[in-house]
Amino acid sequence: MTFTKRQIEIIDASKDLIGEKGVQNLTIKNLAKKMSFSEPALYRHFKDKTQILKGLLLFHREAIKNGIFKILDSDKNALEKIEAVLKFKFAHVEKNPALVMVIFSETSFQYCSVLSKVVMKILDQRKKKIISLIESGQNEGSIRSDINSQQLATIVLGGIRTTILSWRLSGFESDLKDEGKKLWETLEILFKK
Amino acid sequence: MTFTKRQIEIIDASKDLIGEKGVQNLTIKNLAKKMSFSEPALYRHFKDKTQILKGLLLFHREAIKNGIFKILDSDKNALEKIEAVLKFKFAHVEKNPALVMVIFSETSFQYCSVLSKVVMKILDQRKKKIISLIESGQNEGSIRSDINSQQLATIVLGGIRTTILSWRLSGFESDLKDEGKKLWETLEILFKK
DNA sequence: AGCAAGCTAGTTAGTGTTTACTAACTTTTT
DNA sequence: AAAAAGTTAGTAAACACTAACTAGCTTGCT
Repeated sequence: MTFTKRQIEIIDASKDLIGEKGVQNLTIKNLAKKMSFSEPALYRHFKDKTQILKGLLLFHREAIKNGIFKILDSDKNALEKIEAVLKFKFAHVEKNPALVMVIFSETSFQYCSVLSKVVMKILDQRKKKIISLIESGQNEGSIRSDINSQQLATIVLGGIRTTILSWRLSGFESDLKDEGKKLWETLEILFKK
Repeated sequence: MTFTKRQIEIIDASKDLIGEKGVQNLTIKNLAKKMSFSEPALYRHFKDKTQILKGLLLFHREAIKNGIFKILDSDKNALEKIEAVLKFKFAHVEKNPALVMVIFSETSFQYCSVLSKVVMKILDQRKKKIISLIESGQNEGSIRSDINSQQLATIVLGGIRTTILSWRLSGFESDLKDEGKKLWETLEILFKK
């Protein structure tokens, strides 16, 4: 999927609107106002509102994918890779608070089949990546093997999610990177052999 | 806060509507249809829609509180209590899928100050309870003390949340109680001294 | 006991706002 | 000249909510 310059501008404006006041703040009217042109103009670039949200999800998945790919491709060991992934993740989220809103909205999207499919795919891929990382850690001996990789992945993902949620509910006031670091220190102790 | 019979009926119908198709399925129109009376009749029992949602949250918090209170009041040790809390939680959620939708909707509620306050309070109390449980476990020696209670609580809450989310995204098809049990087994290994 | 007053819980009919989206036309770019 | 990207004006549907009215029950007064 590839986007025009205008489409990316629209996706960006959508991200800002959601970041400001949540998903329900993303209306065609607000979006047009933010882009400083009329509402119908939006429909020259996206078929409908759902496609805009889909675009937002896909566009950022691409960005995150690239960041993570570099980490996975490096010559660190599995534990170090997990640490780097966490670090990257928290930094990215801190820079793009709106993304959290969107990802945390699985619930809102569940009954829009187009969007729920996209969100589910993102969550699923993320989980698979973590699981395979953990497994290679178990193979190379840096991660304990007495707990299966699926369960350890649940712990990692849960830790990330809860940490981000706390940050959001605190009104983005706590230092997310710092909380992320603490989380990693905990996971490191728990996961090491 | 106390509710009349009719109010409880309305809260129950709201729960069902949300359970069927998410929070955005809770409209005055749908609610009136489900109750088989007219829309304005609802306003005889609740000032506005927000109060209905608030009622839903408070009503069930009370139910959960009572269940957990019994567990905390028993003479089990801390680890056993945590296990019991997890078991209770997963069973309750399995019986009331709609509740998950509501609790998972922090995002949707964030910009409605009445509801966001209620949700935050619920999440906060839950976290505090887990923390104090973990601390007493650390004091009595059944839980490792090399990681602080706050971090361990993050792991517990994250694990619960991720497990429930997976269950929801699977379309409620996986066996939640079973997944909950697996989670507990993992936590037990990780937490024991 | 009889009865008017008032309350509770419902009704019908309707309002004003917001929503996503469209038809038809114009301007700008290529 | 034609396509791309914008405009104005408007629609239909959904939304939460209100005004005004009423059936039926309870209460207090004589």
